[in-house]
Formats: sequence, C-alpha cells, structure tokens
Amino acid sequence: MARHAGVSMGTVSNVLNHPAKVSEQTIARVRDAIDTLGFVRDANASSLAAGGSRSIGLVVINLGNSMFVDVARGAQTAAHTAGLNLLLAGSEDSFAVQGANVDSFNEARVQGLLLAPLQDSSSQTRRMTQRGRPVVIVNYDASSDPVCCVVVDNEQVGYLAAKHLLDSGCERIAFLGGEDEKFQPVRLRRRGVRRAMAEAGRPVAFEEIAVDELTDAAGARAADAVAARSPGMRPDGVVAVTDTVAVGFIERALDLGIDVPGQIAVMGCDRNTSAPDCRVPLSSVAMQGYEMGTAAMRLLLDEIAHTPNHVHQRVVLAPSLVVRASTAGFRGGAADSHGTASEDDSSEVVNAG
Amino acid sequence: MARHAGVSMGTVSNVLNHPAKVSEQTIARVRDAIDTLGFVRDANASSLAAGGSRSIGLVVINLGNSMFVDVARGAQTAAHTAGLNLLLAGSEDSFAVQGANVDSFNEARVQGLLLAPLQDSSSQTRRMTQRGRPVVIVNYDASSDPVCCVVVDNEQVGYLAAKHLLDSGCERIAFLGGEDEKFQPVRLRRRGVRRAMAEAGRPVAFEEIAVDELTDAAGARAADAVAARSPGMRPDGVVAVTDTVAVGFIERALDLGIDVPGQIAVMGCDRNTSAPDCRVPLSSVAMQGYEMGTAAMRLLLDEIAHTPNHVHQRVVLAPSLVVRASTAGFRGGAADSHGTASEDDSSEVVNAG
DNA sequence: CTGAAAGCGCTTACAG
DNA sequence: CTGAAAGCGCTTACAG
Repeated sequence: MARHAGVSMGTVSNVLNHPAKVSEQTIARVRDAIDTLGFVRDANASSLAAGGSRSIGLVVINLGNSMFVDVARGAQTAAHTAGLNLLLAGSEDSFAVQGANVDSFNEARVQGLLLAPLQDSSSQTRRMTQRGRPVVIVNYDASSDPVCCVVVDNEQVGYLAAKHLLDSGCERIAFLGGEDEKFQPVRLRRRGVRRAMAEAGRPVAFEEIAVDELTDAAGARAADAVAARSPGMRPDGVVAVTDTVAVGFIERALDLGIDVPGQIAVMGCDRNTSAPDCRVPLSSVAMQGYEMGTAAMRLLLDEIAHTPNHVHQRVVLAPSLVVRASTAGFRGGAADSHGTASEDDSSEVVNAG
Repeated sequence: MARHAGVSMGTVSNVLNHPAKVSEQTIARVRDAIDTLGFVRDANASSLAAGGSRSIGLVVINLGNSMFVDVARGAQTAAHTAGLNLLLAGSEDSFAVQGANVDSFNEARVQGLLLAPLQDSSSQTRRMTQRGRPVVIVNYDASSDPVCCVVVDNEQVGYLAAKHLLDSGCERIAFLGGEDEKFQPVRLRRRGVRRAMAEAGRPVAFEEIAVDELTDAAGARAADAVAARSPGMRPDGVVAVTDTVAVGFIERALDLGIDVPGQIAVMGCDRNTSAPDCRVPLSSVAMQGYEMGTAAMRLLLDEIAHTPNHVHQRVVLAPSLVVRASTAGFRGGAADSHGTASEDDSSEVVNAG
C-alpha cells in the first residue's frame, strides 16, 4: 500500500487522519493507491495505536419500542456532527443482556456510553466510569448517581393526560396505574394526574384502578371491572399509565358495549406506536425520543471534552399532548382550551411548554 | 495484570480464550486478579492480534420498521449461539448511509455481513466480498449476484392477500400498487394477486389502481378515486401493496362514508406495525422477520466455515396471513376455507405452508 | 501446563 | 513535508 504510492506508511496514516500535514500531490498519490488497491483501514489497529476508538456506544432497553429508535436517530445525528461513530445495541428488556452490551462496548474502548435502562444500572455503568469513560443515562432519572441524565418530565406526562380529560369535560376520572412503586414512570405519572385533579377548579370524582402489570391484558381486566358497575358509577375519563394498558382497556370496553370515547374518554401516556392495534386511535403524550438522543449526546461530548471539570446535569424535556379519536369525540367534550397545531397525520399536538 | 496474578500475559490470554489449556489453579488465580483489578480486555488489540474480530455486522435499511428489529433479534440469537457478537446499524432509508455502515463494518474487520437493502447493493458489498468477508442479503432477492439471500415469498404474499378476499366472498377486487416496476416487492405481489384471480374459479372483476408512491397519502388519493364512482362501480375488496397504503385508503374511505369492511374489505401486505394508526385493525400478511434473521445468519456462518467450498443458496420463507377487522366483517363474507389458529392478540393466522 | 518472543496494522512523536 | 522507529495490548506458535 505505502510502497505502491511510494511513501511511508506514516504518511498514509497522515493522509487519512491529518491531511493538513501532507502536500496535495502526496495526498493525491496516496488516494489513488488506496482506490486501486481497494485498501480499507483496519479500525482495530487504528484504535489500538491511537489509544482509543472514535466511537460512542448506545445501549437501549428495547429496539422494539419506536421511541428508542428515535433516541438512536438523535444520537446518531449528533455523533456524526462531532465526527464520531455510533455503536448501537438493544437489550431485549433484559438487565443481563444490557450488562453484556455495556461490557462489549467497554471492551471496544468506546469514548463514552449512552444508556437507556429500565432500572438502576450503576453496577453496570461503574465498569465504564471507573476506566474514565463517561456515561449518560437516557429516559431514566439517575440523578442520585454521579452521571448526567436526560429524561422527559413524567410528572408532566400524567398532568397533561389528566388535564386534557378535564378540559374535555370529564367529571369522573380514573387512573389505571401499576400497584407497586418500583417502576419510576408510574409513580411520577400518577403524581401528575393528581396535580391536575387538584387544579381542576371544580368537583371531579377521582379513583385509582390498580393494574398488576403493564400489559394490554391487565388493561382488559380493568375494563371488566368497570363494566361490572352500573353505568352511573363508571368513570367517564381514564388515564392509563401506558399506551399498551390503554389499548387493552379500550378493546375490552368496546367488546362489552361501552363506547369509547362516547361514554369513556381514554388517554394513553407514552405514545408507543409499537402498542397493539386499537380500533380507536389513541390519544397520548409523546416522549420526544429524538430530542433525548441529541441532548444526551451533547452532554456526553461535553463530559468527554471537559473531564474532570465537568459538572453533571439533568436535562428534563417537556412532553407534548397528542389528541386523537379516543378522547376527541367525548360526548361531554368542551373544546380543549389550549392552542393547537396540526401534525402531518392530522392529529393535534399541544406542546407542554 | 499478569504480574498481579504471577503469570505471563500469554497465560492470561489463554485463560480468556482457551481455558482448557490452563490448570484450574492458574485459572482461579487469574480470574481473581481480573476481578480485583477490574481488568477489561481490549477488543481492538485482541482482534488485531488474532487476525480478525469475533463479530458479524448487520445493516438494515431502517430500524423504524419493526420487521427489521425482528430480523436483528433473529440474527442476534443465532450469532450468540455461535459465540459471535452482532454489530447492528440502521440506514435510515438512505443508500449512502447504508454504504457508510458497510464500510464501517469492513474497517471493523467483521467476519461477515448481513445486509437488508432496498435496492441492488452489489457495488457496496463488493468492498466486503473482495476481502473474503461473506455477505448474505436479507429481504431482497439478489440471486443474480454471487451471494446467498433469504427472502419472504412476495408472490405468495400477494396471492394470500387476494385469496383471502376471494374466500371472504369479494366479487370485485382492486390492487393498489406502485406504477413502476423498480420496487421488487410491488412487482411480485402484483403477480401473486393475479394468480389468485386466475384461480378464483368463478367470475370476479379485477382492476389495478395505480398509487404513485408507497405512502398513506397515496392510499387516500386512491380512496378519493373510488369514492367518486357510483357505489355499484366500486370494488368490494382491495389489496394494498403495503400496510401504509392500506391505512391511507381506509382512513379516507371512512371519512367519505364508505364502510370498511362492510362495503369494502381491505388487505395490507407487509404487516407493518409501524404503519400509521388505523381505525380499523388491518388484515395483512406477516413477513417473518425473526426467521429471516436466523436463516441468514445460518447461511453466513456456513459460508464463513466452508469457504471456498460453499454453494450460494436462496432461502425463501413462506409468509402467513393475519386476519383482523378490516376484512373479517365483510358483508358478503363466506368463512375462510383454511384452518385457523388463534394468536394471543386473538387475530387469526393462517400459515402459507 | 507455562513463559518468552514475535507480530498483528496502525499512530505518533521525533529527526531530518 | 516526509521517513524511520517505537509502541499500542493483545494472540499465537514455539520451547521448555
């Protein structure tokens, strides 16, 4: 390769990495040789010699959820802007697989890691941070750990969902939430729902209906419980803690002859386009995956550049309401009092500001 | 590290890579040292010294389509079974990005590549195959090139979709397909639809309605055209070439007062859970992403192991019908003549066998 | 079963 | 601006 161009391999390396140090003629000669020989640089040797790779790792809990694909898109864009490569891995909802992914990127000597976990993962990230490779946590509040994180305001998610039902004229609201407090977003969304209730400014009935897991089956069981009551005792607005639970509720409610949104308006909470199909397009609250990805990469690059003078921060993004048919046709529906903007799928989006 | 365990680094390497060659005592001592020192092997140095990485690359055209996430899952499973690592990248529907991903894996010295493209990509894969790294093409028929490929039988996709409408009692069938022949699946699905028509065994009207792009907007325009006719001149069964086109058609049809499936039964063709929301859950034909992933990895590993005595093959997987509400309630509906099996979402699946 | 040594393909100061 | 040389952290025959 180097001899084919009549130069040393040090010069070839400079053409590839520091072209400003090489004369134009030499660059042209080397590039010719690269093309004719089909030379492809060995990134392993390169990283080894340079003392580190030009890559950032991104590990998300599940690529089956479209929000995390959005995160990857955002991170990818920001990484390329910085001239870095993005390595991507999904964890299939498994903490163990996530750990293997983190280790794999650690072995690959990534410059830093973006991690979207379901639970506290400090035991896994320590393996990176100990070696001076910064970690930024995405979509999980890890602010008790010494790391940066970027999240969507889940309290605001619950608030927007409940507020929208109140604005639509609902008088008896139910929150379908998990029984336990382990799952961080459940706790926060419930709190937001309660805040909206407290601010309602008029008497509104409120209840919680426990779902024992975050599945459509659990949502369906909640619908069974509601349908068993006399119609006057049923809620007329439901906030389900996830879209999947909401879909389960709606489908079963329809099967049981309850009109959605005519008799009960239903909100999801995480705008999950991977949720099961639903006969009634679901109003929900969008989680801003792309923006989480870009923001997280920005934090990570800052930490890489300014270690050890870096101050950890927590970035909280505002979620936005997405209004579709599962609430738009509620029979008591007063118009939403917010300003609205059309999306290209002709649903309405209200930014949380 | 090695000195902390009191052994040479050659022995450490053997503990990690060939533990059978090391005594149990030494292994224990080395593992202790690894744990206490938090040692993490440098995969770059490892690949360089070993003359190749332990990784396979997978490049898919877009991770936003859930089918490709399924492909990744299948490939991942098969790779881990073989003790290999799976590197994953999405191309955002861009041929240029795809090329960058291929180059990146080429530089990483992967053992082989799985590529799910939208078009002929031999110009990009040549960069890998020239260097002795096998490539398997996924979800695209590249059998004119010297590579293995694994596809779903797209002719059968069209056939199953049309056959299901015929079995449901439709008498006037329309195919919503692309105008041009550039997009391989369009051509094949159309052919399958025509075969089903030819086999109908009774007089059935057939027409094609051209859509100029594979979007929901194009589907909506097709619905406009249909609605403009007198009701007696409309099709009563529609096969849309993709789910996204089908959703656009259905939503507009409903807006225009046409009942789906009451007046028109509608089939999609690629079971795309990333398609826009639809008021009527969509019958479609599932594309077997996971199985494509495992099959492709199997072909690739065979080629890696048996080069140059490897014979390229094309694996064709059978698609399967997924019946949901957009056809199930057609007013003329005779029962489907096939045996059926319940899915956990209580839709019906008929395997193409 | 273990160690010493060569070498993988690059990058990076350092001379010139 | 260019080349020669050392070295990155491993793996792999090869001796012992």
